[in-house]
Amino acid sequence: MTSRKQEKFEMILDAAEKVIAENGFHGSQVSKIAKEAGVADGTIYLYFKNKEDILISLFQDRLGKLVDLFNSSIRDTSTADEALRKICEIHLSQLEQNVDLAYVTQIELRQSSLELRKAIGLAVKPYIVLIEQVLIRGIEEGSFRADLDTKLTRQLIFGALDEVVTSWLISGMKYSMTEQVEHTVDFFLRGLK
Amino acid sequence: MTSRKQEKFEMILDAAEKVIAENGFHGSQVSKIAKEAGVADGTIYLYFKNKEDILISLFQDRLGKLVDLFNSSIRDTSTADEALRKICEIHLSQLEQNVDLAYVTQIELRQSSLELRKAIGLAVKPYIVLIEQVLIRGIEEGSFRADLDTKLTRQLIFGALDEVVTSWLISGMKYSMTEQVEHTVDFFLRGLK
Amino acid sequence: MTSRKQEKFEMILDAAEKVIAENGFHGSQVSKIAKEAGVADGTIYLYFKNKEDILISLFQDRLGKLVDLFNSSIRDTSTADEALRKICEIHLSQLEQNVDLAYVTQIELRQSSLELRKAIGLAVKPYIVLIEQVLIRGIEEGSFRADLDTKLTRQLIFGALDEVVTSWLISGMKYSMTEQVEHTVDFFLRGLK
Amino acid sequence: MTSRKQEKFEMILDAAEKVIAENGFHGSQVSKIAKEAGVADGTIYLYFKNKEDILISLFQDRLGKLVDLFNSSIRDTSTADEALRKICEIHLSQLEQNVDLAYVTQIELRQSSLELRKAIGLAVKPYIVLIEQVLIRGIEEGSFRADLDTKLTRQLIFGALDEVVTSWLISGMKYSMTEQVEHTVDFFLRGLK
DNA sequence: CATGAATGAGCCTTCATTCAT
DNA sequence: GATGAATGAAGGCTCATTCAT
Repeated sequence: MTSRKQEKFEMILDAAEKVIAENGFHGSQVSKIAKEAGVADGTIYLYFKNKEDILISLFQDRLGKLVDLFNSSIRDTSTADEALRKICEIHLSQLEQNVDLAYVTQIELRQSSLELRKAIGLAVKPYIVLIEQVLIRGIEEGSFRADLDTKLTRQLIFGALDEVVTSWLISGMKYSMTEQVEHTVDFFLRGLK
Repeated sequence: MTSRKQEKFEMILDAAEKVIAENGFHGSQVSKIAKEAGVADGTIYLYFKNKEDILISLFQDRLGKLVDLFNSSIRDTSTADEALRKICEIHLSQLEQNVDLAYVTQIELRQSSLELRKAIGLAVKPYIVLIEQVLIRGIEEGSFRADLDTKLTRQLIFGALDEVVTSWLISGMKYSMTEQVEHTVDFFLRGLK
Repeated sequence: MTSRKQEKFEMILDAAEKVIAENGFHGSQVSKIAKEAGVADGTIYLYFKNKEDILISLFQDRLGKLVDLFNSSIRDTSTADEALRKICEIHLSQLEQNVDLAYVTQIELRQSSLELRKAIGLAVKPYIVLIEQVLIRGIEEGSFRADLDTKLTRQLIFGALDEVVTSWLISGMKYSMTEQVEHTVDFFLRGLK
Repeated sequence: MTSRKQEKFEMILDAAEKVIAENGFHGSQVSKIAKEAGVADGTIYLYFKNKEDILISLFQDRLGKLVDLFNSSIRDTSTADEALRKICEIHLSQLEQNVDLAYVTQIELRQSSLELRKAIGLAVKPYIVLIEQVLIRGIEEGSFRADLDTKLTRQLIFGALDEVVTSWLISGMKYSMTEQVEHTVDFFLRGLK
């Protein structure tokens, strides 16, 4: 019963992702998402409060899964250096492998109301915190500088990675982001030491 | 005649900046901008092709002035290190001193159509290139690593700075960005060496 | 079996009255009535043809009980004057004592479709006829003028009483309608003589 | 210029009256009113705040004209009796001659939200007050009883007249209301003496 | 050059009713 | 008999742009 509800919930999210990727944020009407999901317009509102709620849920769901992936990957690392490398690797490779997701999160969802952007900000926070935890771990390990401003630095790292993905998309995905992991990690680690 | 045209052109841009800062992107109708500028709605269309053209022009004008400021400031520097420091200083201090401008460029103008965002991307390009030129200069001076991927690194630096400003705005401008210049430059320079 | 059906039928009517009094006509969805009655949405349709049928039934049921009350009260009167006084007394006191009912019949149910209003008109008819019977009785008793247009006068009396209740509700029930019975009856009786 | 605005304002009100009379309250979409008035949908909103505002304005305009008519007619009367007779005459004859208006005010506009009904109540108030002024004049002239409750009696008279018109409409306008003036006035005057 | 009244396309959401379980 | 998830039609309002004056 609950699994059936969950199932339809995800069907609608999948449909929303596809529709937004194909039609852009402003071209994605609720009716289009409903059609893609194979349900009636009204059904959408049994699972989501309103259109904005679909978008927020989409972002939370996708980002939540990524953060889970980050967490489990980092657990197996023996040094903060390795953990940071994992973060960069996953961040860039995951979005490279999910172009629809990358397009929706980097380009389309940002064209939204302030309200929605705040909700998205909340969903991103756990990831930013995760980065900071790695920084703290590095300091404790004695591997990173003790005088780092961890709150500032987590922003520098997140912003840099975020821009790499956006630029890659806008350029038309003409190159491989995976190849950029090494240089990116290198830049960060030198900055941290 | 032309100077009169130029005058009204800038009046409209000033009005647009003020209206967007006060009402947000979605609350900024052409009629509101016209009223703020003291002209009729139709007059707007004697100076701009359409609404998008106002926004693009606004971004180009403001960013153009910033790039001029960057260029002249860098001209007087004796090392690439100093030039990069100047860039960070100006980037953060200028936007800290022009909250309206910061708000409009970092938050509001990003809620726009893909079309507009591409145009904004073009306007940002000269600034990104400027950063790259400093990187090249540093390599030539022997101050920065020769194996830097300058195209990647310029993105890392721009993205990091961009995120610092956005976070500062979203946090409610509770702290001073100027105080963050030192740590930020430090992080970059270590990454570059 | 039938009594069980009757029981649930009345539970739904009671729920409808309460929901309409609390939420107004336009705020009274079938689902809300079902919830208040403690049954599923679909169950409503086992007892009523459609939503309109609930409202008509509600009106008929409540008015029917009132008309019964009118009839039994009038039966015990010895003159037409006394009968008319009884009518006014019951009309105003009953609605004063049942604010929910008054609100629903005078304000909310009138915001309905023509279809529904016609059905309501039919339900009111017996009451109007009752008034006319008292008028005829008065003429036969020689107490009222013989030249009365009974069909017109029954409307004048009903309309006047109806307006008294509506005004009382709209004014916020700041005074007692019972205190107005005397003057009202007085006005009618003089008009009838 | 202002007269042109006034002209279009009235064109829209005329269109609204016609559309509502033909299609009923719930069948009167803004687009239908716009089409009937020969303007674009959006134009409606240059003259009215929203759909409700059209209806309120319609009621105010029509009732305002009626109240003007009442006032000027009463001015020429020499006794309160004559004034009351004028009120009944105009009330019934005007609505008999304007079936569309009668239908809209007595039937359709009452199927509206509480908000709208309150606004309508305000528009009716001046007319109710006018009736009361005649009552007071009658008392002062020594023609009506001094112990009349004028606030109650004005409601009785208004409610009675209102019901006469509604009944006439619902019955299918099968008889003449003008013929009922005499009996109606007679009933009222006896009640007042 | 400037005006501003007029245009009209476009979309989210509600809720009475149904029907498979 | 009872359930409640699913349906899908329907409409008020905004606002960028035009064009007659």
